[in-house]
Amino acid sequence: MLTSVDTDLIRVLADPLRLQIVTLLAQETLCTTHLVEETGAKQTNLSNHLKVLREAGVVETEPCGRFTYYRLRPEVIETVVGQFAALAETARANADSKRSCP
Amino acid sequence: MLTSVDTDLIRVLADPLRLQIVTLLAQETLCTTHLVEETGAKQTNLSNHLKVLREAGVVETEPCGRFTYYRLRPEVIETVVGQFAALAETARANADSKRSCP
DNA sequence: GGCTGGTATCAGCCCCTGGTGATGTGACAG
DNA sequence: CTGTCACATCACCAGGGGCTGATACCAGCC
Repeated sequence: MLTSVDTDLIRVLADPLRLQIVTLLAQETLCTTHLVEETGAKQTNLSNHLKVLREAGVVETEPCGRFTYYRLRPEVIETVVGQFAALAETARANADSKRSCP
Repeated sequence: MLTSVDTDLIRVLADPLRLQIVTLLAQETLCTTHLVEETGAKQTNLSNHLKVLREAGVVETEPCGRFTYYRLRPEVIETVVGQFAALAETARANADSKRSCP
């Protein structure tokens, strides 16, 4: 398969709350308390999603005393952009390819 | 929220089989029979996923006698690319923004 | 018309995953 | 040292979505 997209990474991003977290972190590095305020979600719930994002390499943690800052890693998002862009380009290039009926 | 990503669209693409379908359709317009051969999935299962992709506007159908051709719509993929690219750009621009501890 | 092959729809099962409460841990303040 | 706050982990439950078998539908062929 020429062009492939990392399904696991997309799955991580394909959750409303996680996408909201990512969008917030794209604007500012925040700690869990801020995210609780911004999203209105329970701390436990956020911690679970942050764990998923952390294990997927989407965010980095930076301890600051009792607080834990979360920072988005733009490279990961750019990876997704690159994969989908390649996919779209392939689709454009092969727009007229059609396999004949069997 | 300045930059937002269409969660529903990402969710549709965040399935291994659907992503495989999209990747195959990016290279060639195919009908269901071809997809059954390529993916090894059951026809019913594929039909379900194709319905999801159709309702999300990711693919178009083109009847051809008894066959139904599926064609990928590159615009939709490019929409995803644009949204994630904007997100990545925002993250780059605000890489040093950090909200102070409460 | 009857039959066959290509697709779509329906109903059901089952597993996965997101949400939540209780609890553990570690760091600061007093 | 003790209490409090920030955060993580665990255990559990409920809902949704993916997979499947049965079935309906439609187009061409005999």
